[in-house]
Amino acid sequence: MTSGKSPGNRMGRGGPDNLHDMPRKQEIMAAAAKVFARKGFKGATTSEIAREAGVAEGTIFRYFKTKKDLLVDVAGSLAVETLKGIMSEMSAKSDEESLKSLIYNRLELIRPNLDLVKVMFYEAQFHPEVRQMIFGRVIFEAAQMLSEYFEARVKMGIFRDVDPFAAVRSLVGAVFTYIMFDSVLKTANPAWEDSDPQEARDRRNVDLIVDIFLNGVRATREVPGGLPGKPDAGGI
Amino acid sequence: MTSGKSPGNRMGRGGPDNLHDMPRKQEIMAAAAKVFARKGFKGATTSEIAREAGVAEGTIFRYFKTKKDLLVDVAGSLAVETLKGIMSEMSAKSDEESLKSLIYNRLELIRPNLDLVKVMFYEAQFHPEVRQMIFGRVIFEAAQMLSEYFEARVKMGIFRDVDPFAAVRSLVGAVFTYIMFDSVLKTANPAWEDSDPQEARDRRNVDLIVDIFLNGVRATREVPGGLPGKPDAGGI
Amino acid sequence: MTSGKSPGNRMGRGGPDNLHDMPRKQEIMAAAAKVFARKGFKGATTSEIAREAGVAEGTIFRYFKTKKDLLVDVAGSLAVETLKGIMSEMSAKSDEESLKSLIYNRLELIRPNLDLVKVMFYEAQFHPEVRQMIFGRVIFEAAQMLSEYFEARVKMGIFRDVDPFAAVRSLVGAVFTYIMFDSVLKTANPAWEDSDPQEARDRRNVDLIVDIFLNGVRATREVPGGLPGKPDAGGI
Amino acid sequence: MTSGKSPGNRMGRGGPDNLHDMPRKQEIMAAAAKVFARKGFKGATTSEIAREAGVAEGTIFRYFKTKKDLLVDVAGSLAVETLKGIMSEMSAKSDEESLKSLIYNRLELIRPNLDLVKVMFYEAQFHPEVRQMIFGRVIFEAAQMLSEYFEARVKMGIFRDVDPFAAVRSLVGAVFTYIMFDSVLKTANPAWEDSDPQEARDRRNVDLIVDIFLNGVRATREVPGGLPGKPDAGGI
DNA sequence: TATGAATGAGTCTTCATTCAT
DNA sequence: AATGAATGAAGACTCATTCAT
Repeated sequence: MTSGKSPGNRMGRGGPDNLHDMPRKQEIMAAAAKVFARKGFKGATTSEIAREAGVAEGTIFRYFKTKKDLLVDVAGSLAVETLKGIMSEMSAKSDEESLKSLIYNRLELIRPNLDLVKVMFYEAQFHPEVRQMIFGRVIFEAAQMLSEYFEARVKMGIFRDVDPFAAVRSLVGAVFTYIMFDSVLKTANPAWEDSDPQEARDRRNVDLIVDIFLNGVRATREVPGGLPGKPDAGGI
Repeated sequence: MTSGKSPGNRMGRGGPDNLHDMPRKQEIMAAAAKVFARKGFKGATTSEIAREAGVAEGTIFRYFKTKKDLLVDVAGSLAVETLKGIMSEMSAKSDEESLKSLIYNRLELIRPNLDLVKVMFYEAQFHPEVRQMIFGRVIFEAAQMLSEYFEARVKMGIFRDVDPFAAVRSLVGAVFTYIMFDSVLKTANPAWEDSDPQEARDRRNVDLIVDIFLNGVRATREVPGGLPGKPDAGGI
Repeated sequence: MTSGKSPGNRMGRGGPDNLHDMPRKQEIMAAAAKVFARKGFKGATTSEIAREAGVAEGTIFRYFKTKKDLLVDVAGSLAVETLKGIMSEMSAKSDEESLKSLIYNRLELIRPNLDLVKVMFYEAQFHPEVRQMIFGRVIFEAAQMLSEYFEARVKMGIFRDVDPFAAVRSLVGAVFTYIMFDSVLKTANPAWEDSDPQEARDRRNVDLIVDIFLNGVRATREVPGGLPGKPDAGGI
Repeated sequence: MTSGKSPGNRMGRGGPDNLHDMPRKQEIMAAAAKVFARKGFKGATTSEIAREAGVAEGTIFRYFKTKKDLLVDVAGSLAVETLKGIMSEMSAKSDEESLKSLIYNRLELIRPNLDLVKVMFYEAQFHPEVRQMIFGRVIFEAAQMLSEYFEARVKMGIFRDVDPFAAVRSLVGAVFTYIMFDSVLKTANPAWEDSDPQEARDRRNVDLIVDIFLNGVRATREVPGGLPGKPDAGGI
């Protein structure tokens, strides 16, 4: 999300595109996202954000009344980004495939923004508006979408009749935990990462999460032999 | 940990009893813990900490060279507190009982300090000393202890022969996630809490986590019928 | 150097004329020079400097990263000022005239900044950068210039063949001493100044210093009758 | 002056002598002198002085109402010390010998305290009381004493009839300058000191100063051949 | 519209001084 | 008398925000 400059392909008339095709406001938000991720909200200075965005400090305040407004907007954009395409992935594949690919995608989306996500979770403690953006929108909305999917399966007799919202929440929680915890372990103990490559670790853990989730909720139990030998943090 | 002013155990008769029976340094750390939890590290001002501790601002600096030193010390104390008595609970009870009671205790310990814990996790991003305190000490040390417990069971043929550290990490992660996520849900949606009482929710989720963990690692599988009806966030 | 607000050369007619024609940085340095002279480095507060400069306290730090940087810059500017035009005065006049006019000029230059000079000499004890500015640049560079002048005279057979640098240092030292001591006497005993006017005292003492110096170094000795009747402090 | 602790000549019981035979007040002043010399007045903290004196911080204020009072007292003590024995040295020797040995002694006295002396000269700018101590007492009193000596020689027809006070002041100034300047050169350019040893440099310069002074004031002029080959800073 | 110099309230930190023990 | 913990005023420095150009 909010990737740097973006060369873009806009053109005026015939023009080869003005320096940045991202409107000023987007540019500032992108810069802010970067700096927030690096330094946290309080640690980020408007001067550094301006420098990163390549605008004057004062310009920021033409687009955002206060630094906090900027935070809230960035949070909102992160939320939207994270939600984007969430349903389009619940395709016609098997449950197993659907869930796994959905989760893989979220992982890919969140990991490059993980620092920013952490900052937002943290700031959510202090700023209700951020809380609303992050949890009210992303988490609950995602859970909502999945709930509907879940509910449909229940009606079809495929899933057991447990509270769909709670069930789904546990899936979301497990994934969320895995990614957070994995990052924390990496930071605390860099050796952690070498032991096995990110991608393999992801696949193993996601598979496990989905395996358990589906086993846990399916009306008819599959052969339970499939517990992989070595689950990772956040797993089970 | 670091509870308010000092409930004090002033003795009734004869005691000289100095105003606070908690030494000054403890008082300041307790106050700092409170304010850090409320406002975050940067958001906390030494002046507010001083007010909370009931001392002059300058007094803080008689005990802590810098505000950051105060943060690190609070982190250390939180770490110690969290670790305290961790093994004494791995008693002679059944695995199920041992793990459950251990987790219940951690829950009780962490929940009142949850905001502080979140702050510390966040600050760990920026301050290596805090990282060391929180992850180096608490997480890894706890995992270490549990690993040894786990390994013993493996040798006895009770648990499957999977990497003990990784297995244990998944348990710790699941608990950690549950508590974090539960708190987030409460904050974002107060109604969440009313639906069912904290204690019941805890028991249900912890039971589920332990159930899954043990089922997942036991060499001989128990009857797998036990999926409780309504798991919560972080669970499965 | 760095005199007050800005004598200004605002042109009468038509000029847009910005309030101060001295750029902000100069203004702050001028103000700092004044306050340093009045209170010493540690005694000077950034708030007083700001008030003196007619700017907000924060403004100082847009131009100087720290108060000490401000000190060093002021020292540098004092050094440059003091050096300025030092050689242009070694004209084609007689040795006697050349040296005297050079010294008169230095006297005029230094006297209004004497308090500042004293502060800089003092701070040189504690700050190597200031030491470098004051001694490395002013003293040694001036001595260097004079040394060359001296050396030339030696080669011409006019001066005795003594170490030029040492000889010159003694001249510089004598002048320096005279001015320092004279100021000290004035401060300690205001009556001192009334006894005879500054200018006359200067001339008398400088003449004496030069007289002795030249007599001391000339290969062929002049008639030694010229000892004025009443030498002053620092003189001989 | 005011040398450190003073091991004293203690003996078991019955001795008059408490741990240190320097009374507390003296000890504090000695410690303060050291720290002032090292750090300057503002740079010196009462806490460091207390540590140096081996007393509690509060103790200082039993003896000196304020830190500034301590400064003034130290200045006074320095003044007294510097003056001590000043006349006893004007013995029956020749003028040349008398003056030289007097100056040698002052040099020996001042040099170890040079940093303190510099601090006092500096602080004299800001504190009239210190000014009074240093200039009112030391300089003028010394000049007074010498003046009387000088005046006697004038009456005896040995010295020319010039203002004795002014003449003497020039001598004092020359010595003072030499020592200050020499120290400054040493600090700014350590190589300076290696070129020739302190003692030799002192002798050469003092001899020159005295030579010039006496030549300058004697009624009958000596053979003027005596200009040493290589005068130093402060000389001539 | 964009700028960036200027602002000044707010921060952490120091340290002379006080005072209960 | 001596202590040293506590104080709080004051200082250097930061930074979000404003506003004249």
